[in-house]
Amino acid sequence: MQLRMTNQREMILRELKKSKGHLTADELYERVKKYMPRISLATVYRNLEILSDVKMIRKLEISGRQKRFDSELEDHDHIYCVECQRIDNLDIGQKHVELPVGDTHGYTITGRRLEVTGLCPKCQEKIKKTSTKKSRGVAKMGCGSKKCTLNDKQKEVLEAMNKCDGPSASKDIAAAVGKEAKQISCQITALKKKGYIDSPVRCKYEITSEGKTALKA
Amino acid sequence: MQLRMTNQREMILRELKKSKGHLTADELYERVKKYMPRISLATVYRNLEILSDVKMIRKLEISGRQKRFDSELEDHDHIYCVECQRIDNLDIGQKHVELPVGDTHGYTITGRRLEVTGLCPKCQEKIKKTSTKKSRGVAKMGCGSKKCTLNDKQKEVLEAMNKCDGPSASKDIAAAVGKEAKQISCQITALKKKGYIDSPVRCKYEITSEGKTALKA
DNA sequence: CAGTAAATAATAATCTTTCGCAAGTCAAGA
DNA sequence: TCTTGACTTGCGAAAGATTATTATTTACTG
Repeated sequence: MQLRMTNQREMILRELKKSKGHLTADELYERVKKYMPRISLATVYRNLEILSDVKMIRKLEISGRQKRFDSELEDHDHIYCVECQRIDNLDIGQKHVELPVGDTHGYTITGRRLEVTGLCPKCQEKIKKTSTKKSRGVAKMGCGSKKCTLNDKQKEVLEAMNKCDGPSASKDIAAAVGKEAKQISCQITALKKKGYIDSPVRCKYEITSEGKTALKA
Repeated sequence: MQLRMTNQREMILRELKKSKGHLTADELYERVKKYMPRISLATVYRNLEILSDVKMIRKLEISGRQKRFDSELEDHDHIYCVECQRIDNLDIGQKHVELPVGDTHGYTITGRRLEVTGLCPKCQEKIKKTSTKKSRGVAKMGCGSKKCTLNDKQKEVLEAMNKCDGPSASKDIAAAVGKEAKQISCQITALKKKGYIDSPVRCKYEITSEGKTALKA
């Protein structure tokens, strides 16, 4: 087998280099398509695979559903944002990580990879703006059933429901707010407990008059 | 929102604990199915998601196509075998990794994860036996298309195909061999290149006469 | 410059994960 | 006890990501 430098392959390599790394196959596909509208996604995948086999690029197997590829071959680690999935390089060298010696379960070590997770500057900003507090701790104790303060998310949901005229399904509300349905349904539950919304039909919700007055306040 | 401990959920949790971690959703599904034949794969996925949301289990976002889940919550890292994908725990504590301070690109760090790759003891053995040289360096110089040595996996696949009378799909072969379809299809491709099997119909494969003679040898 | 192996486009297939929905289950209230 | 609403489940189907197939084109070799 021998490699050929086809136009497609060259373009893929060029775009990956240009972007300074960390693209997924289909991001790359979109970029390359601007220059070669007829290129196929499979070609991008195939070439990324081949190029990383021959070590002209590197496959990053970091978290997330899609594989990402990096044009930089030198050893470096990554930091990535838990909010927006942005990925940046990290330049701590091998020297900062002491590999274990005794407790490797008999493995022969061939490499290591350090992933640091965090919040990127932009997402820190975003959260500062929206901040009251994070509503992530979902389960186990009731969500403060009597406290009638609305948090930002709840207010947002309630506003969306106010605009709807009839009873609407939680997924429609989620769509209107532009958030994940899972998160919304939790808010819906909370709002219902507070009496701001009502469920005239199973799985359909409607804002109550209390809800409307609460919104004005 | 409040969680209920249903039988299914309990069973999933129990099996995950029993296995000492690192199972994929469908491995877990297979195990749970022994006790609850009617459980659905979606239920397994749903519960793994929920349980990790409430931090009763941990989602490992390590490399590989499938997500894996861990019943151990304590912070620990992993070592995994590049050959057989087996995963073991690694007990170097946080203390051995110095996090970078100055060059975090403005990120607020929330966590870190170290993955060590290597060869597990079993695979070291295997390679010692099969050793002529690794056939991984695919490109640039010919891949010796004429070298007709079969590795163990290929032999196994070929034998399974020999037992089938008609053309069979790769997933059927995988089932016969009792391995992951993904790994098998790779072997099938290799066998096809060597001329030991043939694909008379799209996605169906059949052993050739060359394949049969190679098996006897 | 022709012959050939490698690469491509297009599409189908595959694998993994998630979603939608109807039906089931359970706890709390009427 | 009966009802209700929230939480779950099973099932089937959809979605998302990647890979395989196959006829055709293309880059390199001789």
